[in-house]
Amino acid sequence: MTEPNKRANLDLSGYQPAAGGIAARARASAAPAYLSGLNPEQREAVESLDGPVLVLAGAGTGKTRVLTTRIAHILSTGRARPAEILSVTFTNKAAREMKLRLGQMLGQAVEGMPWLGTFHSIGGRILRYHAELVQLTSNFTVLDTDDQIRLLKQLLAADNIDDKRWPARMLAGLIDGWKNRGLTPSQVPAGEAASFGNGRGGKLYAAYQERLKVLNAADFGDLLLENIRLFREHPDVLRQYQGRFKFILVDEYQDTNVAQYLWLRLLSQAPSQSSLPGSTRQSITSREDGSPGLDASRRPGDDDKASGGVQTTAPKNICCVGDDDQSIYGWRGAEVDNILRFDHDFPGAKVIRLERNYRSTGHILAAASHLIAHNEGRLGKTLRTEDVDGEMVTVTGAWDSEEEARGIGEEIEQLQRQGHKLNEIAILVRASFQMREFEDRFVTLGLPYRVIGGPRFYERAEIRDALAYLRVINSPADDLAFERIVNVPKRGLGDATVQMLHDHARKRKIPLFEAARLVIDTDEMKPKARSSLRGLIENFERWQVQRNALSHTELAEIVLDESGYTEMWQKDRSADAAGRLENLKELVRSMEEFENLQGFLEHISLVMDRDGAADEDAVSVMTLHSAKGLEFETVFLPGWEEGLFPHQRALDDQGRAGLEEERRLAHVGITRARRRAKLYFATNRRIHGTWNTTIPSRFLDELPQANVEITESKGGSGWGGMSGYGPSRFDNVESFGSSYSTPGWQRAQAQRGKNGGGGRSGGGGFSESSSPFSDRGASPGARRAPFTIEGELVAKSTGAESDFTLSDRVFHQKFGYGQVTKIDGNKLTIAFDKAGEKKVVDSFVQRV
DNA sequence: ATTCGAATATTTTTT
DNA sequence: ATATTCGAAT
Repeated sequence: MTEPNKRANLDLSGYQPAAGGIAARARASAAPAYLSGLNPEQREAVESLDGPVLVLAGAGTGKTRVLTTRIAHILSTGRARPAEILSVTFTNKAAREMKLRLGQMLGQAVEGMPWLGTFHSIGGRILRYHAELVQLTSNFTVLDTDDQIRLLKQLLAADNIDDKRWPARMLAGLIDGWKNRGLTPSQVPAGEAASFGNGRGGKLYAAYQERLKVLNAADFGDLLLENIRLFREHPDVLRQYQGRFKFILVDEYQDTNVAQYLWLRLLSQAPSQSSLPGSTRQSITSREDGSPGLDASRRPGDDDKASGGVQTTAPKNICCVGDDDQSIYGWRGAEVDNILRFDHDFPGAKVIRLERNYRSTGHILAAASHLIAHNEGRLGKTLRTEDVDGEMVTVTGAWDSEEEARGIGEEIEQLQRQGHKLNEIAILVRASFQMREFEDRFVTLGLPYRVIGGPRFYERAEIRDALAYLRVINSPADDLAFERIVNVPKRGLGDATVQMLHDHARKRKIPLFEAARLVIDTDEMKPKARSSLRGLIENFERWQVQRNALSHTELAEIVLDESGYTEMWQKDRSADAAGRLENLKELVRSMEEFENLQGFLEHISLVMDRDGAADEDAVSVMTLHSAKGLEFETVFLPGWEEGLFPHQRALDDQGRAGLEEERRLAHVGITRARRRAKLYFATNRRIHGTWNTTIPSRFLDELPQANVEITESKGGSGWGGMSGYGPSRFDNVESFGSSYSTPGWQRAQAQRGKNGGGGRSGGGGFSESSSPFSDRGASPGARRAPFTIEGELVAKSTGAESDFTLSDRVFHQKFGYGQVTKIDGNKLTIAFDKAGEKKVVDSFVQRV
């Protein structure tokens, strides 16, 4: 749907702020065209430009339209220029959509809003401008989850912590959580910090942050947390941004976490003049100093009365749009409280409710509303529609998950025969393992389908490997990247070598790459391994030079070729090797979108999402979470069983709050449907390989009978009753199609490979990823010469003079005792008593 | 150092 | 049931 030449639409270069005349005309006479067609609430949300505004926009009430129109309104009334509007979304998809619709609305009016993007991309962008102030350089690497965990593993190993008992994953989760709550290592409540690794959790977090600085890297959480730290420690920088952003718009406000809230809050204050230089800092930090308890950190707004009141500056024109009933990311730190307490956090806020739904028919809307009404702790909205009642929501029971898939497959075929588009049909599941059954079924039926949100393109091993090569070229200090590819393809550089490099690097406090460069001039390694390592280092040094002469895409091709990486897959006989090669090509192709290697690497981890070409007519299969914001004519919602939906784990971990979030998820699911919502439950489901008998979800009981129809329930009486669903009701398994020949995992795999990896137009391909910014040339990151780091490091490592002196008696782990005969910087030549004369690096020997 | 095999954990959701 | 991870064997 959203295809190529959007770039043209978005290239809004020649924009000039509208002259006052237009604004005046807009106010005086007929409203501008973009305002017509809005209902009164929407229009109020668009036109209330001054002061804080919270727009409670229920599902399908035109949220995006309001946001984009509001921006258009700000621009065309001349209240601000594009670069003065900060507009944050939660996902790249949402950001892209807003850009697209803005472009359509304004014609070619505006050169891309530079500050329209996700929290993370904007945070990262600001961070790159001021990287030095947070102990980074502007070409810092953004670590993904995988890098993060590998790094933590190393730290655990260094601390002799059993990573069986204390998995790195768990620590990563904890650290993530802390960062989501805006807590730096020193601010983590003592009790929580001690809960990991025999009380060493806090120390590990601190060590991790330190390592990140050394690696010149930031993880996702840092993009915000370090931003907050930057603003707090450098009020002048904060003021600069406060002054710049005349208007702030936030999408999906219910999904913001504490860190995002703090960030927004800092930015949303009017730039404080000289009167209160440290005020922002104090007002925010006072809380953490005061009470590090759980409650304090969970409720950032609590102290606002005290310190926020002291604040003399009025909050700026911030407009948050969200729906508390669609908050489904609590598990990852989102605070529904943020939206529930908005008027407390932003005094004098105007709250506007959008309750008119333009999407769904009466029955669907009624069912969804009735369901969500079971939640406490919501602001409460009453969605209404002027549409017809339409078809009732259906609930269908199946004997097991296979039958469920069969039944849905059949219904889809029937819809197809009736002329419905497959593109207008979606299957929304609670957990991704449910998708397999449908894929299996659709493969046998030959029904085109598209899986949305599976493993991401950049998470594929071959992509990560290729990126690692480029990362090392870009930033030789990137140890994680270096370690990833030292021995990929196999070069005979195994654990022993890596371990040795690590020891050396740690002792000298230099990156692995640098350590390797030194070691290859010594006799530290066996000749074979050494020449192999030397070859690799020389390759990298050559590529680093070539980088200046070649385009980044050419460079990538050369690197993949000369490193032997491509060859490795060409020789690989396994089934998916071809797909991987195809992916690599795709990667190179995608690089063309970026100005240079630097820019590519900067955005790749943030932007590389995939929403494959949607031109093929196919059923969409995805999780409920990834369905948020989408809509379909027909929505199938399988798996409404206790334990799966609501998910057991949500219940166990979060209790009542978890249940409410699950219910919101159910609400999101139903409200995706325009005309048909079809719920299913299976009496038997296979979980972890074993069959379990399940009971229907309590959510089914919470649906209003008047809008729901039970189907396929031959003789089924028990609707609405607690225990209405005995297995006996489903004895007649033949109700669905009979010829189910198990298609087998292989087939599904093959199909998946074809769809995903094979570069087909199916689901898996890498999208024409557009950068969230079209910062041609103007990019702050591109400004810095890429070699700064290298220069520093080289200087550091070669400049250090060894503190050994000639004829020192020394001991070496491998070669035994010997005497120093020559000193060259930090490289020593030593006559060993047994091993003869060897060159070694000084950090490997000790004086005796 | 690499490969193969067994044991083990993993499965909610994602920027 | 599957994928990943760890350990032992070659």
